[in-house]
Amino acid sequence: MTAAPAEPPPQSPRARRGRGAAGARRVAYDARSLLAVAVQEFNARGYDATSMEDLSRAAGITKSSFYHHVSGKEELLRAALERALDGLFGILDEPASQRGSALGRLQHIIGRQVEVLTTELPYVTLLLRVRGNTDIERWALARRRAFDATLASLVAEAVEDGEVRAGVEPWLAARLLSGTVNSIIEWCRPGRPGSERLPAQVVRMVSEGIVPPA
Amino acid sequence: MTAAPAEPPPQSPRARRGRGAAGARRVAYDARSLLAVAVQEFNARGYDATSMEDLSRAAGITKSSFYHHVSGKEELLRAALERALDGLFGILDEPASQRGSALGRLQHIIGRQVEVLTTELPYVTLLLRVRGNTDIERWALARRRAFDATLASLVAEAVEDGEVRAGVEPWLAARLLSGTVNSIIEWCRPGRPGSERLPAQVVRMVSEGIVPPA
DNA sequence: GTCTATAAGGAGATAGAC
DNA sequence: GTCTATCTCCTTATAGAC
Repeated sequence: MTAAPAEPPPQSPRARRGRGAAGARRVAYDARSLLAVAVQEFNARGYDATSMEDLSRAAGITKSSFYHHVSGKEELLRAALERALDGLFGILDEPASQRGSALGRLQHIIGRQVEVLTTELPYVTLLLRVRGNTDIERWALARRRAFDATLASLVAEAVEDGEVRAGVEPWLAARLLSGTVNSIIEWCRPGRPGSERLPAQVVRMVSEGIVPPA
Repeated sequence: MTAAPAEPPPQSPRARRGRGAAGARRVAYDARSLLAVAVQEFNARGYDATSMEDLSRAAGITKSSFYHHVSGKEELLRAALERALDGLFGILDEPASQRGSALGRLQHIIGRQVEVLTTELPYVTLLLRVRGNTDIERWALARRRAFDATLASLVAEAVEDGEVRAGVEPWLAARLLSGTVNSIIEWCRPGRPGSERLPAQVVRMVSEGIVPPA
């Protein structure tokens, strides 16, 4: 879309001769900062619709220069998906995800999932749009399914323990929970004031719904 | 993916000389049946990742023959998005969407939205994945936003009327509601037994949540 | 209506100068 | 590290025979 770099300087700013089309001054890129640029472009247009030319233009360098830093388009996708999945699975390793009642653990995970979605927004956004066209994408989809399966079994446990309203089908509830939480990426803007209250609000909404108790 | 036609005969079956790679017998295609084939392929791999060669192979004919029936890739997308949006906006014209309490109207629309998502699944799925890369896609996104805005104002009205639990922020609730309903496309399979109960289950889940009243 | 053949352009990726 | 130039393959789309 734009020719200006979309990312702040990754290292110490250093004057450069080259200029982007918008005249922006650029600094030394590394693989990590270019990944951030790439993921933003992938999310803006979709992975398949984004060319390496698009990425290099967004970084303010030529396609060849871009290839000097990264090995290819799919490697960028792999690194981004790995980062998103590491963030999500890290939640399951937390003590609060493993101790206490099933409902309590579920609520903790949901709240933390909202936080991770917020802090790792571009990477998780990319993950949630993967279609399974390549081995990398299928690997990411399989890991996502494993994460969702963990949540589903937790919901089932909460139902068995009678901590959940009667008539809730575990399978359906788990899918709607995941869907609700994941849908945040469609409108979430981390910088927005009050966003630190979002996890608690989401947990309360999925727990109590919107209708006042009779 | 497969060379066999993905759609039942659109008109009276008639023996043909040509065979697909799988040896399947084909019948007369028209623009509507080819649209169904195309949308299925678009959803399987993503619109941008699906080539006209992929589409024609899925229909069991060559690319040139495919072009004899449809004017181009983007025209297929336009027709599909139009069908999805017509289904959604049709809900708002129903009497039950315009009469009664704000909460009642909201619950009716949500239930009907689940139904439309189910009956028009492939078309709505495509709609919900549009990124805004072309004029057609931006038009579809704008119409989607208009639909969501209608729901949001209805939530706000329900909050003003005191029909909704205290502490619910209209803006957030509306987005989570839409996200929950739309997430159904990720796992919904219309033929599955018990799917006719889905609309009511979703309405109850977003209304009452999963935790039993204290 | 379907086919083979092909045009015209864009994609990912590389070579080699500076 | 960045550039220009280029390779090769794949894309959308069309021409014209049958």
